[in-house]
Formats: sequence, structure tokens, C-alpha cells
Amino acid sequence: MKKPLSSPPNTEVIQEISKIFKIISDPTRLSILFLLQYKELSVKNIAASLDMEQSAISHQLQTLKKSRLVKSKREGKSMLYSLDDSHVFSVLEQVLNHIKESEH
Amino acid sequence: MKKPLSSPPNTEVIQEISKIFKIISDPTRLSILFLLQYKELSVKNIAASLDMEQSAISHQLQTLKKSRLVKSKREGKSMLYSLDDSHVFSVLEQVLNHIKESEH
DNA sequence: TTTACATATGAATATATAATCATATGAATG
DNA sequence: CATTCATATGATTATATATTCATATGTAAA
Repeated sequence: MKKPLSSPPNTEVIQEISKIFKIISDPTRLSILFLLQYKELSVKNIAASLDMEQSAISHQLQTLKKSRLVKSKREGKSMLYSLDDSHVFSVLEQVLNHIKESEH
Repeated sequence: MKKPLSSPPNTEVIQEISKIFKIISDPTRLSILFLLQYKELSVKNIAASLDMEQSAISHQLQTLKKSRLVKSKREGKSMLYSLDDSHVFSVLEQVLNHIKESEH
């Protein structure tokens, strides 16, 4: 048994939570986050891994960057992206467990 | 230190996770879930609490029901909705902690 | 300093979906 | 059984956003 959350969040908190979920509710962004779990990768590398266009990946990386979920550093001609917020993965773990538990 | 997830999820799992996040990334749906955390409520009651139209709430409740996040039972003229999946709240807790931790 | 390579970005397009409106369905009550 | 109350639902509208296209920016190498 889990104890319930202390009190219903107000509108602003609801909006914040919504934003976080919205960011990681897109399959492309979610895939990028999983790819970056172990090592930093270039835009080209990510695009190749997901079999998507460079531009699409770059756009999504900007979205993730704005949300502080990834960070980037230049290496020669490439930009290397890496996770900026590993805590997000504890959330993802919860959801994975949730999926497992619902497979009965 | 958390140990990483065992392996990158495949496309189908990514899609599943995305769907879950998408469901709870809408402010209205999220608010409904929080409202239902302690007690079951009628559609009218929820609509009044959120100051929204009955129809909008009803539509969102159907979405939540499809996703097995809420269940309903009839009581007279009313329909009482309640949480069907309390496990989702462990995910929400994680996100709340996440927000708290990022307020430094 | 051209040229090639890697990435970023603005505009346009396509698609998804939240809310609204009008109305249907269903239950209780006179 | 007509009326009222509560909810559901299909269609429409409005809006958000993911992707694509064309092109700009930035870096290294010939």
C-alpha cells in the first residue's frame, strides 16, 4: 500500500506536471532519451539509429534541450548530445513496471 | 545512484510508454485523476470542481476509461467515477519529486 | 578561400486532439 | 408517460505540434 499524495496539486503544479509528461510522451523524444541513456551521441548518429531525418531529430533535440532533459557539446563538426536529467529515468522505470504489471 | 534500465525498449514498448504519458499529459485529465485520488465523484461534481463543461469532462472520462485509469458505476441518475489504477500515482509521485528537486 | 560535412532553423504542411455545440440516451419522479 | 436531471456522443472548430523542405550557420580540410 502506498500512502496517498499529501494534497491535490494546484493549477500551476498541474501545468508543470503536464509539461513534463508531454515532453516524454512523444515516441521520437522518448526514443532519443533511451538512446542517450548509456552514451552521448551525435545528431547524425541518433537520426541513423532511429531511421529519421536529421532535421526532425534536430528539432526534437532542441525541444529536449529547452526542457533541460539533454545537453550538448560540440566536437569538431558534430554536436554530441547527452542526458542532462537522469532523474527522468526513475519516472520511466515506474512506467515500465506499470506496463509489466498490467501484462497479467 | 540508480542502476540503468536493462536495455533500450523496442518500438512497441516505446509506443506503449508514449501512450501512457500522453494520457496523463493533459491538464484536464491529470486534474481529474488527482480529484479522484481520495473518493469517487460524479461527472457533474468533477465538472463543477474544475469549472468546465459537462461534455468536456465526459469526453475526457471516456479517454481515461479506455486507458483503464478510471472505472465507473451508475448510482441513480449519476455516474460515479473512481480510480482504476492507483499505480499511476507512484509515477506521479516521481514527477512531483522531480519538480521539487529542480526547485533549487 | 572554396568545398564538404554536420547541424540548426524558419516556413509550410499534415495530423492529432481538446473543447464546444447540439442532441441522444438513460434513469427517476410527478 | 411526460418531464426533469445526469451523462454520453457525434460533428465541428480551434489549436497544438511533429515532420518535411529549403536553406542558413558553423566547422574542418583540401
